[in-house]
Order: sequence, then C-alpha cells, then structure tokens
Amino acid sequence: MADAFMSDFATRAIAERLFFGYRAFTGDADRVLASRGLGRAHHRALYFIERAGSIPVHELLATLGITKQALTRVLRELMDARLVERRRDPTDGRRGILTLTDAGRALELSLLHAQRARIESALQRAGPSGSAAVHAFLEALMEPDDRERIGTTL
Amino acid sequence: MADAFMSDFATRAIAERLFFGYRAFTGDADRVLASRGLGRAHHRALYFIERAGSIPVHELLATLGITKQALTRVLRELMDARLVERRRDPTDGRRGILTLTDAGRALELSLLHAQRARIESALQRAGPSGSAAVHAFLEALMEPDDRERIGTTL
DNA sequence: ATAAATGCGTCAGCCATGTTGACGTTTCTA
DNA sequence: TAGAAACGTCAACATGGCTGACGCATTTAT
Repeated sequence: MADAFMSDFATRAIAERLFFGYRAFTGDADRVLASRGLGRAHHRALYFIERAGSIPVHELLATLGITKQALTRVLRELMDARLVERRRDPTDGRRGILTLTDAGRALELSLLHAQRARIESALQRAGPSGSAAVHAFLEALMEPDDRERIGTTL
Repeated sequence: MADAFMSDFATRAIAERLFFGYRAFTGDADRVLASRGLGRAHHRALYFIERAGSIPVHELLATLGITKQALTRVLRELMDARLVERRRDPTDGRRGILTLTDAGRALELSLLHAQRARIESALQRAGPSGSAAVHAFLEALMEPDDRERIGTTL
C-alpha cells in the first residue's frame, strides 16, 4: 500500500516552526552583520570559506547555489574589507582559492557565537536523545547533493 | 557555575543543517510559485491567512514582521489574482480583514502539499520519539513572541 | 461636536540580493 | 596552436525588503 500522507495539520506544525525558527536563527547574525555594514550573503560566504579552511571558487558557488555574478559582488566587498583573500590554485592557474584573513576568521566566529546560545538552548529543550533526532531530521530535509557538503555529527 | 557553551563544531553542525534544510524546504514551494508568477512573499501571506481562516491586516503584519508597504504590494498582487479578498472589520471600519478565495485556498494547499513529502520523510528519519524533539527544538529556536502565533502539536 | 489619534492604502525612492546575457583574459588541454 | 575552461566584470533587470511622506476614513477622547 502506498504511503498515506501526513495530515495538513501536522505539515503546518512543522512548516511554521521552520519559518519562525529559521528567522530567529538568522536574525541573531543579521544584527551583528548590520553593525558592520554587511548582509546575510556575506555571512554565508564567510561561513563556508571558514568551514573549508580554504575553498575553490567553483565549490563555493556550488555550495551557495548562486551565480558567479552574485558571488563576485559579495567577494569583492569582503576582499575590500580585508576579510577574504583570493589566490590562485598552483595546480591550475585558472582557478581561484579563497581563504579568510585573521579579521575574517574573527568576524565569522563572532557571527557563529551570536547564534550559539539560541542553538544550544533549543537543543537542550530537545533533550539528550532529541539532539540526534534533530540532526537526522534536518539532514533528511536537505537536498541529497547538499548532504555531501556537511560534516558528520559524531 | 555558568553554562559552558557548546563547541563551535557542534554549533556549525546545526547551523549548516538549518541552512541547507530550510533552503530545500522553501525550494519545493518556490517551484510551484514560479509557475504561477508568484514569489515566496506571496506564499507566506497565503499561508498565514489560510491558517487563521481570516486575519486582520495588522496581525498579518506582526506575524510576517514586514512593513505595511511591503505587505501592500504583495496583497495587491494576490487580490488582482483573485486569491485574496479584503473586507472591513464590522466592529472597526478602519481595520481590514483578509480571507482567501476558493482559488487562494486551493493554491495554498497545493503549496503545502509540495512541501509535505519532504517533511514527512524527514520526520520519519527522526523516528517516532524524535518528532517531539524536532517540534521542541524548532519552538525553542523561535522568538518568544512568535511562539504565540503557532498551533500546539499535541 | 469637534479635535486628535488610529489604521490603513499609496506614492516615491532606495537598498540588498538574486537573475541573464555578453565579453575579455588567462590558463590548461587536446 | 586552436579550443575549451574558469574566471572576473559590466550592464540591465526582478524580487522583496526599507523609510518617509501624504491622504482618507473612522474611531476615540475632550
């Protein structure tokens, strides 16, 4: 027998919690970013560069899922602010490699920490075994391609 | 003793899962919306009008957290498309009350259903007891004010 | 009764972040 | 050595936010 879908009621319960939850989560960082004259797009770039240590431009593009034109503008602002550096890939001079400066790392960390307390208390509310469930839920929500872009929990 | 913060590693694990998970979740509806010439802003308005049955303009503004100018543009497009109707509050003629037309309800439901399969399978991956943990986590993530705007899970 | 406050709706202009399309340059590869 | 690949950039445009200002109908307070 085919899967009988979950109720609209149960679907809405998750949909609205995701909406409000995600908005609050991003809001924490947005306030810090605004004080530096940056936006959420800058945060995402900083995050994934830091996360990888250094990252080729094409990989950052694939991760963010935006066009190179959209990324170029963001990167230029980040490089002008001395938060990001671009150098060439020694094995293929066409490719660019992005890294954070010390200032970039410091900012990225302060953005992460702006979100930390909220995440921590939410995980506590989920309970000890609930944390694994939350990870599993969010991972299952993602597009399969993106699953390869995240770290394991363990 | 004060709370020792969770590790950056654990914080990132949640942050990136939220980013990719939320993007996939909204993407399902975005594809349907694009085929109708509408955007995510229209979806949010449709969602919260439907959810309430009918809703005063000021309450929708508070829920969405945008300015009346931003909402007015969205509402006008929705009313032009005969998806939303505005009438006056009989007890206070200054206030507007918003409801969905039959076509609006049909579209809202099709958007919800576009997201249903992903949500359902993600909840299954979280497991039976995990579902409660997911609800609790997302609720705890939200701003306190917004918690009053959602339905209970039971 | 009337003055002030409230709740809109709208116009105008701006910003942030995305999109396409086109073009040029450097660098690798066949 | 020709062509493909990987950018970087310019231009024009869409979406969905914002602020400020104005006008109007309606309610509330004096």
